[in-house]
Amino acid sequence: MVKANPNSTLAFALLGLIGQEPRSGYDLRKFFSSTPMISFSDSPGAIYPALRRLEKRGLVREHMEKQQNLRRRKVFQLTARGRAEFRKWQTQPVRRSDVVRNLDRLLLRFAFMDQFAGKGDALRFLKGLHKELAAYIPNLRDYHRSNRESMPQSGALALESGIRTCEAQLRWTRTAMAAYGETKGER
Amino acid sequence: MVKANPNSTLAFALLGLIGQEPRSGYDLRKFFSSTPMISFSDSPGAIYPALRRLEKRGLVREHMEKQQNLRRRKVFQLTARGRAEFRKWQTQPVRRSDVVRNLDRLLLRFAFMDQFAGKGDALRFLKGLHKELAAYIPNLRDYHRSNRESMPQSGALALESGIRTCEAQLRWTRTAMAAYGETKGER
DNA sequence: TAGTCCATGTAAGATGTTACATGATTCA
DNA sequence: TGAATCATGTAACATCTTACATGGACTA
Repeated sequence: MVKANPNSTLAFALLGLIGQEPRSGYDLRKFFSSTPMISFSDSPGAIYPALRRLEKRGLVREHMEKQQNLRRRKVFQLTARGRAEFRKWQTQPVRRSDVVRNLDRLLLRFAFMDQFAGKGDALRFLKGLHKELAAYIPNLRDYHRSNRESMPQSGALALESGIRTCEAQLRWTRTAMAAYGETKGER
Repeated sequence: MVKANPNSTLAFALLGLIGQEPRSGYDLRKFFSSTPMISFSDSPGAIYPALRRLEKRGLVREHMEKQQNLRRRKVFQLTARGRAEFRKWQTQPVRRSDVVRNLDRLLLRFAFMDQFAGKGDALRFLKGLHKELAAYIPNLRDYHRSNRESMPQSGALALESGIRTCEAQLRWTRTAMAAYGETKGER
């Protein structure tokens, strides 16, 4: 039984962007370095090997683009399988552990929702995220209340920063649900 | 010329906690799994090797604690060098790239501020963070304004989530500065 | 005596970082 | 001709993940 490796966060970011339009490794590097997706590394040592792996797994297909003058580019596009795998990852239930440890990854899932899934999936996602955040925040508050006295001030403040971030996320999910409510139509 | 490897985020989290009181690998794992520092991995495969590396670098010292009954524990404590290295990392200037790519790491730096540095350092840190956040947010807003039309709705919403998170952080820095203002005394 | 918690570890493997390398084309 | 930008890559290295392994002590 061969167990397939799950794709990394970077791998999904690449798949999502390639799903918007065919892109080369260089395009992807530039995108990461010049947009709010700058939180991803634009290092060639991360991106080119990652693209190679995606190709080996059959999630993207590459073809040479020979332009006049400019140097040849390797342009990648999604395969049907790549699209399906992204969608599957994207539409899985929101787990508590993701909220606690990988909020960024969850937001990445959402960012490409319109592209691969539908309005129903987006709303399901937001509902799930809302539920998990709403359940987690009281835990953080309780911890804060019980331990504030025994924690250094900077520690308590850092915790408060985390709580506020979660609360901001929670408020955002409501805005986002409202925004989807105004849009009509599945897809 | 030997170039020392910088410590990982996990390594600094371990140093910070060991700096509060001597702790074993098991203590640290439990701390990660049962407090808001749950965003760190409590995997033994990450923690025990990391502790070993810290010891090799002379940042912690281990000694066996033989209790009656219970199994022997290896308890780690900070060395002077470990303390100095943490402090140096903690008090370095807040860089834009940290704000953009490693906000969590910055908060970790702050969380242990009282322990290793002083009130002056904490305030300097908060000022630096405030400055960088205040400079970065307009960039995000501009990008949002210019590209909203051409982005899928979910993409634009995800970006808005990021902007709001930054804004929440910015507000927090002001609260934190005020809190330190009320405390008196360096250290 | 079986399960749970205490406690520490290793092995294999994937991924990412940093630094280095190379070559084409455009433009001053 | 030299610098900048386009464009793709590799090599060495460190770190982390997942899974496995082990064994003592307590308790139902």
